[in-house]
Amino acid sequence: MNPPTVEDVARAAGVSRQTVSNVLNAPQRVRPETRQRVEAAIEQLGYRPNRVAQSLRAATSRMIGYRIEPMHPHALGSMHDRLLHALAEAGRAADHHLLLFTADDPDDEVTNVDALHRAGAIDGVMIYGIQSDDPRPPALRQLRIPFAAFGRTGADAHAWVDIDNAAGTAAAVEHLVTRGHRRIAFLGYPEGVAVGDRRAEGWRTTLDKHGLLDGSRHLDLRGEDSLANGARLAEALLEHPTPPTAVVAATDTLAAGVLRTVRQRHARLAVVGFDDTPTAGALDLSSVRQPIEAVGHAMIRALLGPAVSVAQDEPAGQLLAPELIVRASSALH
Amino acid sequence: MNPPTVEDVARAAGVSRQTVSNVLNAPQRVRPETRQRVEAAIEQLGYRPNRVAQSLRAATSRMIGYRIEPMHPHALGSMHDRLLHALAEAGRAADHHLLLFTADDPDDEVTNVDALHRAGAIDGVMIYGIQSDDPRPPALRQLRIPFAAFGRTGADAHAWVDIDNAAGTAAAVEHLVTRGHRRIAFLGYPEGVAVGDRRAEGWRTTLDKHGLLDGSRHLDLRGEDSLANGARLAEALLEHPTPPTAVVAATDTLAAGVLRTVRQRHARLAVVGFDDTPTAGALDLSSVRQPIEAVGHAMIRALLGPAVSVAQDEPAGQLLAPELIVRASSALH
DNA sequence: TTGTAGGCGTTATCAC
DNA sequence: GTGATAACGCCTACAA
Repeated sequence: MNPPTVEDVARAAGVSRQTVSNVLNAPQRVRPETRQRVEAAIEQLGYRPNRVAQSLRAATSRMIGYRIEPMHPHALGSMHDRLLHALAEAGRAADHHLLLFTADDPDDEVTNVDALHRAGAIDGVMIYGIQSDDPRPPALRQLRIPFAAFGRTGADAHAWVDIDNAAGTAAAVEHLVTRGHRRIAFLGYPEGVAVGDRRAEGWRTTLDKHGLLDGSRHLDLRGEDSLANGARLAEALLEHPTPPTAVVAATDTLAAGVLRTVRQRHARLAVVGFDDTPTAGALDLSSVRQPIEAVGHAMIRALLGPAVSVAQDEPAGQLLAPELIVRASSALH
Repeated sequence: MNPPTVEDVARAAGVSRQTVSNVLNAPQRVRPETRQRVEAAIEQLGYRPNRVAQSLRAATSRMIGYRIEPMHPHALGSMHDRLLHALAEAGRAADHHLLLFTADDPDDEVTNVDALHRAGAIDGVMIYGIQSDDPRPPALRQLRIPFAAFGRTGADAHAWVDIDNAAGTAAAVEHLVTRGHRRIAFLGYPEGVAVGDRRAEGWRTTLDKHGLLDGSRHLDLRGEDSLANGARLAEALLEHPTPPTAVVAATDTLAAGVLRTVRQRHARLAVVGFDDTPTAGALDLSSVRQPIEAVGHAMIRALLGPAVSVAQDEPAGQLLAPELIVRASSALH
């Protein structure tokens, strides 16, 4: 009735526990015929090594913590779905699983991770949504808890994986320039948000490269990441004496707001969003897509690969290229 | 350097391991002054019971499996985000965590759950997206693996939680009838999908109740759950000799397709979707919202509450009421 | 090549 | 009230 143990297998195969263990962990040390007998017994009994016992013995849980956040009310879709699946899939190959936990804020997150880690429930943790002065990297570092981050601050004293945000908006601008646009606006987060700043930077440098920055410098608007705000900012843009003919938005949420205004006013304004959320497809919105599956694999590698990386002081960073998905919102103008 | 154990605490407090254990698990059996001494030592050393050891000892992992599926390409947003957070939050209160795993299909899911369960990594599993002849409930039942399902088949020989899908579309129809609509169409999944059938049923019975069914019976269209299909079906509806003035869609995806057609043709057609995905907000689409947080709590209760429920043959089901969110897509006509 | 012994950290049982 | 003993299932020396 209870799941079989090594003991049971050993008895069934007429050998000792250790031989069974050897068959599993050091097959070459066991005579072929004995091995086959043991393997037959394993098969027949449906034996599976008990992970908990393995963990206790090895002082390793093969579990990775991941904080699941409540969905942001304004968001059009988070990365959770895709990132979680990518991480789970990548972890599977390394025989690791994700353990989900919740937290009230970044400090609470560290507290919970620490508790989980000290309890032996997780070997390390994945963090994301890194802010400029994020308390988590230094705290985890000091607690000597292995972690990998999706995103970076700039002072990257830890393992991180990020997408090249600047390259994303740069691709958007290139695309719009190719289609003949000369005045291209940018809608983004308030300054100081690392991700937002990088996306703004890609827009700025690319315009500059084409000698279009002077004509667009006044078209750089920032604000809260909500649909309503995107709509409002779009109105402001359209009422400008020299309105833009295209907009690069830092998020699909802002871009969706722009589209709403465009449709209400029957205005002509090309729009490119960022994140390629499901909504982008529904709105026929061009958007910059993040290679989340690759991010997941890179994060697992970053966390599990160098087993001693915690002690080392060499940070391992990896930058992945996003991809522009062109749809009607930027192709019909 | 290593995390402290009971042994360390005992030494620090000048008692034996068992006394420490007693302080934690049976405080009343320990003299107050001894207890305080032990508690002080625990505090000072920052001791946390090792979960892995507890699991081994108790033959219980306090882990619940959850299959994370890749996002459906057509979907506008899955329930993963909200459901996962709800489950994690509810599980937290019961000192349980979620363990994520992947699988290729339902059969593979059962295989993986079985492996995880036999390995002692999970105590039970949450399943969702139940189909009419879903292989998972009977298989899990036979394997004696505790589980709770989000959704039901009709033959509910297991613990389930579901939202009242029929009540959702019924509310949508009531709303539209109140606003004066007489010909109300339904767009849904192909027949045979349990969820789709219930949503269709709510539409039908409510129309019937208002004596409107005869005028709308021909307005019942089914097909693949994609935006493109929603748009196509909407065109078919609009070209009908007696076109509907309103549509109830079984999903936001289909509803988004309808909206696309409506906007392209500048048609007048009220639309209500289902699921209240983030996209619904972006499109100003009225939609039926599922109380996912409540679902999460109910599922945890269903799984953890009756510790012996596996053996019992009395199924425990719970039906939760959805809520209609009214937006411009149905309010302006 | 195979078997024996001990311990990972916890807790329940049973003496004292 | 407190402490010794044993056991959960596994693995890694070590011995035979």
